[in-house]
Amino acid sequence: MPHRPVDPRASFPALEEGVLERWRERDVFRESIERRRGGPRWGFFEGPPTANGAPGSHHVLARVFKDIFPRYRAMCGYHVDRKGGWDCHGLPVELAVEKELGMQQKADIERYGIAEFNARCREVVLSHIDDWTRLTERIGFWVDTDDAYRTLDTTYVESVWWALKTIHERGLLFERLKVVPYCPRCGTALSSHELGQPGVYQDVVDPSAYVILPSARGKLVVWTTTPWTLVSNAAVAVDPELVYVRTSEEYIVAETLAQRLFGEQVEILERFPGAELVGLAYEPPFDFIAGSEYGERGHTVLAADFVTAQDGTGLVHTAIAFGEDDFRLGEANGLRPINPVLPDGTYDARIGPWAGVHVKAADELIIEDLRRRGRLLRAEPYEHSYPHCWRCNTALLYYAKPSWYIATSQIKDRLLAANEGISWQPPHVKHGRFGHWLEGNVDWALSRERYWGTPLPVWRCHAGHLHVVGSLAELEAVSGVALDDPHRPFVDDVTFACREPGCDGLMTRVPDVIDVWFDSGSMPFASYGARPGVTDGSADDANAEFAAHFPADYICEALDQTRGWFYSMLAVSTLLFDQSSYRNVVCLGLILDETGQKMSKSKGNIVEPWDVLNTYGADAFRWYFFTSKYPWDGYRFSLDSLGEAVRQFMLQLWNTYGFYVLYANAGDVSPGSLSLDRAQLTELDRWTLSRLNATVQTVRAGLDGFDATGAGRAIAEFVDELSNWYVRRSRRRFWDGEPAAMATLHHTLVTLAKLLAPFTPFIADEIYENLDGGEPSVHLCDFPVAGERDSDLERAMAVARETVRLGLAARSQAKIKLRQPLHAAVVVAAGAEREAIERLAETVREELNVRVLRFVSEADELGEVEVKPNYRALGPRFGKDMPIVAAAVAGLDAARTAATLRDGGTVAIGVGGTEHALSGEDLLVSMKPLEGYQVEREGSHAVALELEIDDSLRVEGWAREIVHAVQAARRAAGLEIADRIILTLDGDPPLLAAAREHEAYIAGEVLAVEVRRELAGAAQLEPVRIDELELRIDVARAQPAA
RNA sequence: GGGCGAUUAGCUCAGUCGGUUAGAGCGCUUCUCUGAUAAGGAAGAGGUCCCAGGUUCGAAUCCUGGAUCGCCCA
Repeated sequence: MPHRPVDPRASFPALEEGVLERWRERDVFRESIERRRGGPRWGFFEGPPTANGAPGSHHVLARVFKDIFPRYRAMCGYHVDRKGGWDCHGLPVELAVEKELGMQQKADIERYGIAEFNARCREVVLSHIDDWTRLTERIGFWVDTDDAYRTLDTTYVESVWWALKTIHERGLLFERLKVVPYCPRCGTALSSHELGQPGVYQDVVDPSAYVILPSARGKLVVWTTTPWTLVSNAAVAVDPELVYVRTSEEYIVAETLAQRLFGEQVEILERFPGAELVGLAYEPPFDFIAGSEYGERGHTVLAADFVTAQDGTGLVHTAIAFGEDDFRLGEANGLRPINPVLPDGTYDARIGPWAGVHVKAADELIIEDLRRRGRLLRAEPYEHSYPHCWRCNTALLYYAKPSWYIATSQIKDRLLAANEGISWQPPHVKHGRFGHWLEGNVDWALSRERYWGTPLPVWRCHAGHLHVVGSLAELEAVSGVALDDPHRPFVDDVTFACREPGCDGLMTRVPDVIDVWFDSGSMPFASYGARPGVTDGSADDANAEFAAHFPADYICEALDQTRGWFYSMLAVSTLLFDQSSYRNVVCLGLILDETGQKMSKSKGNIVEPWDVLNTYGADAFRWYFFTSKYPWDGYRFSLDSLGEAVRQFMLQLWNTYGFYVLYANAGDVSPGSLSLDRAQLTELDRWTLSRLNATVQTVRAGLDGFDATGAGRAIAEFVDELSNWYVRRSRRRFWDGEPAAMATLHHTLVTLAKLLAPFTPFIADEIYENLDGGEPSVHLCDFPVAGERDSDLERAMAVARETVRLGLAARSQAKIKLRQPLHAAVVVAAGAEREAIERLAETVREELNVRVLRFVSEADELGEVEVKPNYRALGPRFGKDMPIVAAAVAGLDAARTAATLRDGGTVAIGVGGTEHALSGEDLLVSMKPLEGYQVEREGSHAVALELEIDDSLRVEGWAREIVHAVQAARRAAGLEIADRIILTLDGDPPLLAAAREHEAYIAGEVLAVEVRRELAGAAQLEPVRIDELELRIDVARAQPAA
């Protein structure tokens, strides 16, 4: 047998396991790269997942999109290295360990011991890598996990240190006091990237307070949604341009807000611009901190540009340390940020009665105290969106802290310029979400007061001299200490003498670690341990690797990475190399459940990837993601929707493949004996090959443009045409093992396998392996190149199929079974359409089961013609005169016009006194059916059936019914398709007579070597009824010829 | 509050340069075909193309405003 038999009920998951085994045995992934070594490079960078949890379906989405384009490029001859990677550092890992060890706060970690804590972090983050690797292999994501980079590796950390040292040398690394979102539980500031994590902003109800601040001018009223900041009120901000009023009760507020605050009856004593209030001293809400401690202008009214009269009072409570606007205002007015809140979120000793109270818990106490002292105008709950820690869900505080920054805002123009060179999918992200984000760039808050991360390589002496270390070798050179592990706490102990002339200080490390996004953003060089520009020989190999792979042609991540990895990749590369580290990026949307809800563990609506893989397999999973939608729009995902993808596409493909193998084996047709000899090919063969070439073109164009969806859908459409037109129309030729048909289908299936290899790598390889197998795997083949197309034939076939569709509809309307032959189908068509149908007349005739196809050019016989304007053609020409044109066309003699146009002539109409000639392009000719005919029409052609059934047709119809019944009997008897039978018939004489008349036909159809009549024991057999007549059938397997 | 995107049949989705009868698949009803198929074919039911204005001879498509949903910011 030339091919392994194909099981029509094959289990795809089991089949895929077999293919995986073959890939492992033949080392196909490695080979697929090795074969292309020397070809042009095409680069992919893996955005490293944090492997501290099991991967979910959304990870599968990302990973299959990361897979498809590199696979495609490799098949196109590119050398595509694919280095895996793991993001190892960071708060998520620390949090998992804290939870495991039952820790509540930072101090617990210090008590436990940083060395032990970090050791546990290392274990935890590596513990899920096996899960990830297993899933990665199972879904067919080809990425080198053996040689994956890990952000915790010493060489990786050293590269990151090199990057920071370089940035420092360019004067872009600095420490500054700044108001940052701060998590009191984690004890660290969060970066703007972290604020971009899902779930950070939540709608919460906080107490808001209108607070009275007495002054010489009247009672200032301020509004705040963070009452806990009132203890460090330093000033009140007003808009100098805005109009303020003093009410009869001495309250001072913005004019536009007075009625909302005090009712419509409010009595206004005085109106004045905010500028008049500037400099006014007032009594602070609390006197824990004296105005003078803030500075000269403490507890006075200041002019500001951020005050609005949208809500509140138009006077803004300002606490320098607790808001970004506040802090800037303080800087501009010489006010010091005084922060009475400890790192754990409680007040310090300065806030006497509430010292040790958590600030959020103090809100109500503070409001109550104000009320008691008559300083509260009003308090009410206020719902707003407020940021929370992305991992521990604690409400963040805005809080002035010393932090280390990278001055990315200084290279904003370069970031924008680099973005111009990136191609985004979908395109609107480039100048939309991502471009806007870049335009609003603020400096990168880099430092984290945490433990499990890349240590900030900054050493500082008491005099403030800095030394930024770029490698462990450098650290050893200055300190004499050779470290193996650059992590905390070991690196914390390394000190050395300050080298600044005249300074006798001791250099100690600034204890912070850095933002993990800087780690992952450094992967283009750090994944190789590169330190570009370092020429002492220590990094030569790594630097060469980096140079060979930078920048990547392709990256792909979820859309939420615009503020995450997409940004850090761009920022780090622009800082260091003044260019983007990637050329093309595909963004992926969210995976929702079938009701459109976001999948989350808490809702319990997660679809586990292994469930999908074990039920439908990886190819189905991949195919669904590639073709059901454009990926950035997100998915409504469920096991059911995936099942549809399997039925619609994979089974259709599988059965077409199975069909070929069945008859290739039955006819012992080996692939080597096949050739696509054009002389032998039928029109249908050539049509299929032309359509195949068209599909190759579409797929290549799609994948070149990172459009897997359009490319995949084109393949699905072609597989449908192949299965439901080519194979269906060609079945008989396969029964006979006709070489041209065999060669056409074989070539088509093998080409399809190659086209599908990047999409569904398992089934593609299975088909290739069984049908061709010239290479150890389809993934080592070259991607198909489109051959010639025959556009005329493709158009002709489209017309023929349309004709068949009309004819079948006419049959259905007349309620005449397809098995019943009819004498003629009358086809109305002219010109190219008629030629097309005539060219494929045999196909049309067989499909419609009619003896002859008759053509009429004049539609009169079947219906009345109608002539309508072709708006698409005439609209641009006549513009607003179109209604006149339409009226003029309606006035034409339809039959004569149609005849004229058919002969290539033109007709004239008058519009606005001018004659215009209209050609066949300008008018649409269609038909109205006449009564009494079974006619189906569409556009300019129509099909009518002659419904009269004479004896000859009836008997032929019976013969076909008999064949149908015998086939059913064969199947019921469990015979193989190639088994020869001895057929015995008995029953009503007319049927037996029909059988006799068409005996050769029947015997040929049912593979009967002998047809007998008069069946012994016939009475016991259940008869088949045909047109009220009975037939009894017996089939027996004939002995195979010796 | 701002940015970006979406809204088309019961469901999942197409719909090109604006062209007058808006499509497919699934599901449903009826019929049919089967020498590969879990399939195929035909007919039927199913639409306020989110709403309102505007531009235009003509709008699902372009513009403005609004609604709803999602994401991202604040």
